[in-house]
Amino acid sequence: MTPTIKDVAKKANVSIATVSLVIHNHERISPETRLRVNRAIKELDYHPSRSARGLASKKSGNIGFIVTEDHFLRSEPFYTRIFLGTEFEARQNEYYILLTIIPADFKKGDKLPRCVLEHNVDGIIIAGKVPEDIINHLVEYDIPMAFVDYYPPSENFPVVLIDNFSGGHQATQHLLNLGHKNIGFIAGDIQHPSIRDRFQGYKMALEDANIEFDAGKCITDEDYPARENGYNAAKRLWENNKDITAVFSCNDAMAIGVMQYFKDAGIKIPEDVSIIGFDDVEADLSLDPPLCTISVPKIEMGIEVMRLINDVLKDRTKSAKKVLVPVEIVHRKSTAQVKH
Amino acid sequence: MTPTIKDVAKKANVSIATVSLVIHNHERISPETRLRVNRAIKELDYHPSRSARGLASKKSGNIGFIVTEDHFLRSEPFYTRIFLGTEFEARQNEYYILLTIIPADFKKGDKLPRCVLEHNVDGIIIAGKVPEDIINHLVEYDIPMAFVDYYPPSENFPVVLIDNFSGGHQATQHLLNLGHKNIGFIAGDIQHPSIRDRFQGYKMALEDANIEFDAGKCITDEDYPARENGYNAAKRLWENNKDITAVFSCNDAMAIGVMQYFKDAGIKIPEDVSIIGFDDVEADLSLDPPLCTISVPKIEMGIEVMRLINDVLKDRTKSAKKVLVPVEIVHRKSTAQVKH
DNA sequence: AGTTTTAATTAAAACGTTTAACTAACTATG
DNA sequence: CATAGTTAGTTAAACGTTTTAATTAAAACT
Repeated sequence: MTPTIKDVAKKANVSIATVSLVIHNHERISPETRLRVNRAIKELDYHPSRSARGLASKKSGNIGFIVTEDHFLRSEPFYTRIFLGTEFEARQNEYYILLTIIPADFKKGDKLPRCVLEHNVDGIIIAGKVPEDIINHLVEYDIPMAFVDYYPPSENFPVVLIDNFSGGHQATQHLLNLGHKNIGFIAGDIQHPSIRDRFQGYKMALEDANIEFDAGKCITDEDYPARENGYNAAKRLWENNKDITAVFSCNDAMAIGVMQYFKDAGIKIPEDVSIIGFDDVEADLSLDPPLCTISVPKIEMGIEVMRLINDVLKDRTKSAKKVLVPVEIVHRKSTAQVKH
Repeated sequence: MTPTIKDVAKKANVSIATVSLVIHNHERISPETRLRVNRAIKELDYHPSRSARGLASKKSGNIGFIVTEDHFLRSEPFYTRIFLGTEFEARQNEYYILLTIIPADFKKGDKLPRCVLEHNVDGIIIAGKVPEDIINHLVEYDIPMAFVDYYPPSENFPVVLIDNFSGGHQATQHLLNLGHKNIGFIAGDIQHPSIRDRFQGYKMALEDANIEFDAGKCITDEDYPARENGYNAAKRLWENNKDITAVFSCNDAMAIGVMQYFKDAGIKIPEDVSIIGFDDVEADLSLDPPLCTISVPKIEMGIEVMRLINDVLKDRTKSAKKVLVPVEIVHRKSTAQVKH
C-alpha cells in the first residue's frame, strides 16, 4: 500500500508528530531531523492523505465556486473563463475548486450545495448574481466568501468587479470621438448593478460632451442578455429612432443580435451604423465585421478573486478588499467615423 | 457546532453504527429504528463529514478530470463543454469533479496530479490526447480510468469516442450530394486517431462515389488545429488546386481560418467554394455565412464518460465498455450546389 | 552544583466516520 | 426442551492525520 506518515516516521527514526511538524515547516525542528525526515519522505514518495488531513485539521483544501445555471450556460464563455482563472490560481495555492451550479431560483428553504453541508470547502467564491436567499443562508455557516462580477447589496465581502462605469464611458467616448451624436443604448437586465454602472458611464460620457440624454434611445427592458433579445432590442430601437448612427450594446451576445438585425434590415455596419459591445468573447472575431468591444479580463478576474479568498483563509481577520479590474477598448471594424 | 453522527445517535437512542447503517440503507435495520434515525437526522439537519467518510471508507467522493493545458485552452469551447457534461452527471451520482490541467509535455519522472497522490480521487477521466507516460504512470496506482475523445493505443479502458468515421463520411457525402467532385481535405494533427478516422470517412465516401482519392488535395501537416493554421492550409491547398469546389475542414477552428482565406482571396462562399467543418462550436453561428458542420454532442460525451466511470466504481469487475457517440450534420449556409 | 530556561521531540487525544465481529433476543426445528 | 438459525442492533477497532500538553535533554544562569 501507499506509505503513511507512520512509515516515514519509522524510516526517519522519529515520531509521527515530528514528521507532521516537518511537513508544516514548524520552526522548532533541528536542521538535522528536518533533513532526515525530508529524505525519508522523498524516498518513500510519501504524500499526506487529503481525507485524513481534512478530518484532523478541519480544512478540506477545497474552494466552492458557485454560479447559477443560467449564468453559466447562457453566457458560457464568460463565467467559464472566470472559473478557469480561479482554477489556475487555486493550483498555485494548493486548492481544488469544486464547481457548483445552483438553480437560479434558489429559495429560502432549499438545500445548500452538498459541498457546504458536508464541510467539504474552506471557502466560497460566488460568481455572478445569485439569489439573496442563498447568501443569507450561507452566512449562517460563517464560511469565508468572496464575490466576483456581482456584489450583494448591504453586505461586506471581498469582491472583484469589472470597472463597468469606466467601460461604459470608454465605449461611449469612442463613439463620440468618431463624431456620433445619436447613440443608442441596449442592455438586458438593467437591475443588474454591472449594467447600471455601464449605463452611468454612457450617460456621463454624453453629459461630458454636452449631449442631452434621451431615454427614448435606450432599450433596457429585455429579459436577459442573449442574441435574440439583442435582435429585438435593435428592432425596437431602430423603428423609433431612425436618426441614430451608433449603438452601444451592453454585452456582446446582444451586440451580435443587434448586428444581425441591422444586416437583415439592409443597414450597413459600420458605414450606416457603428456598433460597440462589451465583454470581448470569442465569437466577436468571427463576425463580419469583427465587433469593436470593451475587453474584460475574465481569466484575471478569476485569479484575482481566488487571491482574495486565499488571503482571507490565511488570515480570517483580514478586512474585505474590493478590486476593480480595468477594462480596455479593442478597436475592430464595427465602428467608423460618422457620415455627414 | 454542526452535528455529528454522535448527536444523531444520542437523539435517536441508538449507537452510531446504527446511524451509519441507516444512512447506507443497510437491510438489517427495522423500519421503526430507521424511521427514528431518519427523523433525528432531519431534525438536526445532519450531513456526514466528507473528510471523515473519506478516511474511513477510502473513498474521496471525487473524480479527477485530466486534460492537457493546450487542449483545454486551444479548443476551449470543446473540452470545457465535455467537462460541463461530466459535472452535470457527477452531481447525479454524488461526485465532485476535480479539474486537473496538466502540461502537454508530461514526462516519465514528472509528478502526478496532486489529487492522485493525495488519494483524493476515486477515479479518473482523461479527456483528449495526453502523453503516454502519464497513462503508464497512472495505471500503477490502479485507479479506475475512463477516456473521452481519445483512446490510448494498446490499452483496454472504458471510453467515449466520437463516431469520427461516420462524421467524416457524412461531411464528404453531403458535398458529393451537392455535386462536388473536387473536394479538398484539411486537418491538423493527422497522427491523432480522431482525425485519422475522419480522414478515413472522407476517403471512403469518395471511394463509394467512384472518385479517385488525390493526396494532393489533402493538407494534413499543420502543427495544430487553429484558425491561423486553417488559413495557411487553405492558402496552400488553393494555390496548388484551383479546381477544387469544396473543402472539408476537419475541425471548425481551422474551418474559420479557411473561410477567412477564401474571403481575403476574393473567392465567394458558398458560390465559388463550399466549406464544411467539424465540431459545431459557438463561433460558427456568427460567421458570414454560418458554417455548415458536423455537430458533436459535447455535453453528452461528458455525461456518458461520467456514467462509464461510475459503473466501474460501482462494480470494479465491470468490463471496459466502449461508446461511440453519433454525430450529425447541421446544414448552414457555407455549402451550396456546385456550379457548372 | 543546583536551578531555571530554552530547544527539540514525543505521547496521546481528537477528528467523524465505516465495518467486521460480536451479542442478545427471538423463532423455528426435531 | 435443547439447539440451531435468524434478526436487529452494538462494540470497538481502524482510517491517517493534526495538535496540545508533557517530557526530556541541553544550555544558561546563580
